[in-house]
Amino acid sequence: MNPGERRPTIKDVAAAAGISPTTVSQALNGKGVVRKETVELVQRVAKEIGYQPSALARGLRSSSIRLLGLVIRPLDSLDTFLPPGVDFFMRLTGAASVAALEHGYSLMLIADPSRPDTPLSALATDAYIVFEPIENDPVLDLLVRGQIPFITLGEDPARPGQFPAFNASGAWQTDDILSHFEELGARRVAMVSGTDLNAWNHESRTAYLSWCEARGQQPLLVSRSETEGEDVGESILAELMDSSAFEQPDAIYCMTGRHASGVVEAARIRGIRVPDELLVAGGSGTTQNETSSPSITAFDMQPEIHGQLAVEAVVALLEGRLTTRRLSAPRPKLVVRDSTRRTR
Amino acid sequence: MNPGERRPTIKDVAAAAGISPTTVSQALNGKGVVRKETVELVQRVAKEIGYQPSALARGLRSSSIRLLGLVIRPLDSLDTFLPPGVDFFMRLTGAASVAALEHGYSLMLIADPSRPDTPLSALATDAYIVFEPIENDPVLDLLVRGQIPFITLGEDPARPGQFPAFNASGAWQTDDILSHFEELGARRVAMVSGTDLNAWNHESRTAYLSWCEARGQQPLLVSRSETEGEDVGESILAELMDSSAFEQPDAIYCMTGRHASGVVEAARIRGIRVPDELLVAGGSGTTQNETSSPSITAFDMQPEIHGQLAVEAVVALLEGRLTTRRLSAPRPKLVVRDSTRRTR
DNA sequence: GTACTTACCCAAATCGATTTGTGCAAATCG
DNA sequence: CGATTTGCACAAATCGATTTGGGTAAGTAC
Repeated sequence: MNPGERRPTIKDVAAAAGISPTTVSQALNGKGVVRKETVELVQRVAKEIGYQPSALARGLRSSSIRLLGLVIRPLDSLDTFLPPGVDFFMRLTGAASVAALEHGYSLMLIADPSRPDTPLSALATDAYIVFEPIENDPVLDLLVRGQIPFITLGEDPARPGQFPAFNASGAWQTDDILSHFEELGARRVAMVSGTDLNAWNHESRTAYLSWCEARGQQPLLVSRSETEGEDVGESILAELMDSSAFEQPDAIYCMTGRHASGVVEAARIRGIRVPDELLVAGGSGTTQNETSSPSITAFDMQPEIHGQLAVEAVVALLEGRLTTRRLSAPRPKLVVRDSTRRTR
Repeated sequence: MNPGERRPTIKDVAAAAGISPTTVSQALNGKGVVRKETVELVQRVAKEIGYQPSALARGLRSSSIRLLGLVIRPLDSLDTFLPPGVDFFMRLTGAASVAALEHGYSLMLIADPSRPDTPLSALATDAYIVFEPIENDPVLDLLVRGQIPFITLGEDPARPGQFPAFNASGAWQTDDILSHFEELGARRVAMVSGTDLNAWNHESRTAYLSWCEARGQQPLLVSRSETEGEDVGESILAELMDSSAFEQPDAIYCMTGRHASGVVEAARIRGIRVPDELLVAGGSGTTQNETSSPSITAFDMQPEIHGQLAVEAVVALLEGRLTTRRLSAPRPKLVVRDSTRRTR
């Protein structure tokens, strides 16, 4: 059971059973033609000496250990993987892990694999899922070079149509929230976007600008880094409300849920009543938005569904079943809450 | 660049450079004695033909691809990896992933690796972290058999001291919450525990029972499965409040944060005032508990710290630096909120 | 009795890297 | 000038499995 602390190999089994490694392999995998008694003998001996096949050796031949990598680009630009109050990424990761398991893969979360100190395992994957790549993303370059298949959630804004990708939902969301604001009688809508150069931000801004243009309205677009949290609320209000250069907004769409929370809180402190004087909504909703008071209208981005779809797509890609590069993600649902619900 | 769609190997580089694979390997890794010009030649050629060493082949020799596995047992007993409103596991996973990356490993989340359909990669890990193993956990048996090193967070209740483990914090928490209730004048405290057979539940119940005994109080202990959410609140109250067989509690400690939320909501519906008539606190706090109204007293389990410590311990184990089997986790902090704050 | 199956088992090649030990030429030493 | 060292490169072994292509003996056919 314990010959020098070394893990028993197929050779050890063969020696113990008095037969060749070939037959052991075939017996254990039911491949060749092996006598029933031999199979039983091998199984018994294998169990006795505690044999476990090496996944690496096996993987070397089959060139697959059924491992998927997930890169969440916004997390790389943050300085932490754990932005407080943001559960989107975790839910995505969890859902993707489960979906992967259901397809016989496991999934690991990787920080930028193009970094030089990236662990060996990051390159032993069968395929990658890249969430919201940035413009000309070096991660995609690495994967192309290493001939590792991948799909993206949201396209590389500089390389549309080049790789299999799910559409971002920024345009949809922007359209929906602007209509919602309009229905409530908002006349002047501001947008607060993030600073990452990804498809979601890009799409949303474009949709907003063309909406403004269609209405002959002057755009009121400010940016705050995704790394910053609720505490930029006041700074956003200051920029939007305190200038005499333009008409003040009566509705604000913050793409980041935490920014929305910050704005609502800052408004409360300033004595601006939400929703009566100012409508506020978030793009990517957080748990906070649901339970804060007032609760904040935001989109349910359905990270679980995205995680699952992404895994299914990448598995299809691996199995040669993926026929299109344009994959479609479900349209996020606007969840109306107190911050855009007229009290009378 | 593209000889038949096959990934270039070290042999291809050698052939292209007109030298032997040995020298290529040594040149790229700076190992043997290789002329400077040869090194440069090799590097140039390797880049030209897009050579990326195979992590699997390398791993086969070094028997490590620097990959860690994380098994969260409570998730296996749930029927989903994504219990709504529970962010503890996700935060733990995220923190562990980051910590792993900092040590040059990557980390994957695995469902029970003792299942027969477990992906190959689950057995290609260098080591495992097992969170809250159950009694005589088969996962631990598998790891022992496969000679895969591991640590646990919370001991296997049936095998204390046998494997390197962080202590569970159930006893600490129970002590703290009971003292807190006592200070507030509670005279009759009930406990609602989960049903998983892990150290945390075990410890907490034991601590509660001995506290009751020390005070000559009859224990008031009920259980609800961790899989059930807020909706069991009423059923818990029914069991605790509607019996004439014992004195009704004036404080309830729900080990699961969602159960605490459910109890508070059910109390509101019944017209029982929290905290004035009934104190409620949660063991493992969720985001909901922070933002609900009334907000709910609960422990901050500090999953980030646990995730990080676990990774550091397992890395130490791999490097032979782990000298003890009794690892200590930080004591969770009780966060007092509305549900146990006397209004007068 | 020779030819042909059938049933079983195995030696060797293979996957793609690293490592060990050897060989050879030029440089240095005594 | 012969002996030894040094610098450089490489053939072969190795990691632990799977797969290919035999090979042998017993059984069957005619």
